[in-house]
Amino acid sequence: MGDQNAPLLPNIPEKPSLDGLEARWGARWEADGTYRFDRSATRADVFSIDTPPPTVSGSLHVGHIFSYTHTDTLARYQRMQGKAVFYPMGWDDNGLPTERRVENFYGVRCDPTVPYAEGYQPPEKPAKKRQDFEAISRRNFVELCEKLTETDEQVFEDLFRQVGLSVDWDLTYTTVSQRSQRISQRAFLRNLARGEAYSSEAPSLWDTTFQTAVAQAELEDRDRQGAYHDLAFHRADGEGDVVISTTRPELVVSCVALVAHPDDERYQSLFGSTVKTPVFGVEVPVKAHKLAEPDKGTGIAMICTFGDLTDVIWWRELQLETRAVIGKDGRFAREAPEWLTTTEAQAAYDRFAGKASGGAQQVMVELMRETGELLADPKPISHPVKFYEKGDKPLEIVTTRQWYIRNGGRDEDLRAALLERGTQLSWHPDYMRHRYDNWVGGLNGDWLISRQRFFGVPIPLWYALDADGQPNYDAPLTPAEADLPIDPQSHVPAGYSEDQRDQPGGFSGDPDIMDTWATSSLTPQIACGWEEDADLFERTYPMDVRPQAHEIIRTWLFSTVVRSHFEHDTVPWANAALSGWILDPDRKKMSKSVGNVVVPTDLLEQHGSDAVRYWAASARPGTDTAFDAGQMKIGRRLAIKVLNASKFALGIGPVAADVAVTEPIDQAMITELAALVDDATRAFDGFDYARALQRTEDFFWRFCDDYLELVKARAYRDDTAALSARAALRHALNTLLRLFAPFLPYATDEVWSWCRPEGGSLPGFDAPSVHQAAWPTSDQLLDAAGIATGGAGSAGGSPLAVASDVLSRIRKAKSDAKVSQRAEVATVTVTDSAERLTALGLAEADVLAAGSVAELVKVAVDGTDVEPVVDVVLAPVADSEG
RNA sequence: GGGCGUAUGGCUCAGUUGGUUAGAGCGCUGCCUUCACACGGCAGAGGUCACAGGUUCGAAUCCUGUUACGCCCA
Repeated sequence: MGDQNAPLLPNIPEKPSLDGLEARWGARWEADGTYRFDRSATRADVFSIDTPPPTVSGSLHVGHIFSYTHTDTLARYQRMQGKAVFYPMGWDDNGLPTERRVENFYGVRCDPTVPYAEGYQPPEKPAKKRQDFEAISRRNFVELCEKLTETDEQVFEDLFRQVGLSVDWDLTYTTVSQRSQRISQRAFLRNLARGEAYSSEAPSLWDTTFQTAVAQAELEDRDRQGAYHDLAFHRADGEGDVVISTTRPELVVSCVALVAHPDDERYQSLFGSTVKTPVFGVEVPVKAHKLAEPDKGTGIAMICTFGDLTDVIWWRELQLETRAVIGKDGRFAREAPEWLTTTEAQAAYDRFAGKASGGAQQVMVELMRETGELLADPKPISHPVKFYEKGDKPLEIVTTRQWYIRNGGRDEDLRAALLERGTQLSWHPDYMRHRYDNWVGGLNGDWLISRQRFFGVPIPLWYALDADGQPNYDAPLTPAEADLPIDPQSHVPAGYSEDQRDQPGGFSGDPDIMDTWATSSLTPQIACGWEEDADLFERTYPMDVRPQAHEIIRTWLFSTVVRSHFEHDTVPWANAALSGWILDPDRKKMSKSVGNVVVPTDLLEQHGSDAVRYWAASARPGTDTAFDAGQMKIGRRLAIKVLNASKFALGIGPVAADVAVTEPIDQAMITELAALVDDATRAFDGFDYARALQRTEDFFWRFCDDYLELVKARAYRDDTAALSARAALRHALNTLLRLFAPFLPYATDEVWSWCRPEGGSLPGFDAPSVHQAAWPTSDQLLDAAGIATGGAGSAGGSPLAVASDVLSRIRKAKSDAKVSQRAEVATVTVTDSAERLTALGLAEADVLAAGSVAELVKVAVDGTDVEPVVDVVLAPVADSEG
């Protein structure tokens, strides 16, 4: 083919393979800066992604690959659309999960009273039991946290690179870095200055294991065995007993009232009177409140401070006394409380003083059996109990001072404003917006952000101490923003000196840290450089999309909206893209405790990254998906097919850039492809990567099975018809590679590189990488192929469709006859409408060649509702074996 | 109890605003070692689209109700 001015393609391997593509192209993309963010782009030309920072202290699982691949396909699409994609990765190394991992990994625990040890080395062999862990200082503990997260982060980065995420690794951030701490503290101080953050001493849900308060968003109901105990309270007027049923008889000592529904006939006469508690004989009032449930137990309940959240409501609304006895360690106070005035009551209390609630309950039951005030054997029930989602013991309610950020839970105007923010977001899929609405609508308190833990962002405040050493919580001492980040335990507020720390007339640092969500709710501000890099912030914020899992709409998504609402008076992003979960093949949620977790690195090794990506990208947005290795095999087959079909299409022979696609069947293929481009583009614009993939794949298989087979023989020839086929093949290949690039980044870039030999490139392959090529458009495709827009579609069916149909029937005839597909056919008789026969005629030579057919007979029939009939007569076989 | 979602051949799922005989892959069966591909190709069997009503010339698709499963919340 000496007349063709196209380069030879020496890089096409004899036997194309997926093996090793990840390492080769991963290194190449890194070296070439293929995914580097172009900071010179203006906001309109930027697509910015608020990537979820994974908790690096957790283990890798397939869910990581799954949802991050979804985002990556969107990023690659937007990049090909010409956007400067701002795609940072973050690591969430902040907070309790890291603490737990460090404790277990090294066998240590943090004790703030222990002094710092220079050059501390953790135990060689970590202790197995928590109580045997070595106690170390806060500073040593934080150092171990930083050390371990660093290695954990490397493991995650390696995985994400292997998956082929097109993140710009130069933009990586961590949530506990000095910069993140500065941003987090700055945002908090601004909330404080505007009155959006406040501290309050109030009953709070408390986890006794972790010794910290927890927020509403971290609660979890779990069914636990319990028992109803029927207890006798005694009317103060001596007119008999009042029976209540309770699952927590040990709280009788904390009882401050009884309560029944105001309409409950049975207790009308009791309202306003008093009763005496069993065992302790403490006199408490009987109250009416609509939250009392007449159907539950005896319809009258005891109010304790505090057994559950309803007790808190009653306590507040009925203005009851506080008689708290359970401490932060979950144990009953060692000293008998002062409201037990009789020696009998104090003696009874001493029998369970210092016990946890389980033990105390046993003692209380014994006590009441002795006095006869337990009226029946306890009746076992199963009931929901509130737990911290990471905890193992039921939550207690303890009165403590805590910091809150307003979130609409106690303010209807703010709630309405935040609901309005939800409507300003585009949700993908759209129905996910209900979860946001439900959660915001159901909030019953502000957001508790302080945590009594060690590793995290400190609350950046001090409190002045009065002459008695009592802190003034109403006017906290704040640092200057320029001094952030600060640690109030080591830094000193302006106007004080270190020797005044914790001294009367001096100051005291807030001992708490902020909840992880209080920092990760600021990922847009952290990633975009709020108040750190005004130029970057200008170009990237508000961001284009927040991708995340649907179960943290209530936490991460919502809290991010709250912060952005306060700080910037806007939603933090235009779109929220929700991914589903990975389920195991039995459709159960994968979890480590069940032992059904699949290690992602093994998967990538076994199937190849493109194959695993294919599986992930096949799942529709928001849909939970069963883990399916079979789907990965299909993906692998597809990627290999891309390599092989490309090798074939490119190997047939060269064709000049300006050769038009002239043969009707070639034009029909290009026209169909142009429609696919439009379809895939629409799908991607709607964040529906799965549809784009499915449509592209569907076209590609038909392209290989039918079109390639049909034009094969002609394309090998050396005439204008051959050039039409070659031009069509090159356009199709070029377009299909770009359509597949977001899904199969390795295979497609491998093929793309074949088209760019030393010293030149095939027409249409100018971009150095397919990932820097422009997303195709139907107009450009048709124009490049020399096809008039809208002109190639004919009402009678396209030549490609009719020819494919006939070819398929020829195959079936051969298959039925159990002969090779290469077997010769004497005659094919097609009986069909004149219109379709005309279309077939335009592809007749290709059909004859592809089917090894000697003669094609066309029989036209009249009418519009014609059923095509294809008769195939095989040629006699010379060397008959039966 | 409230909200949301799902229900299509043995399995995993498509089905774009309702339109003629409901599609794909896996698995299964048969054939083909055809010069891009055996990590392959071709073909075949297999479904009353959860159930009951309704709207419509026409419903997997729209409406109502029921059932089952899942998730979120109370």
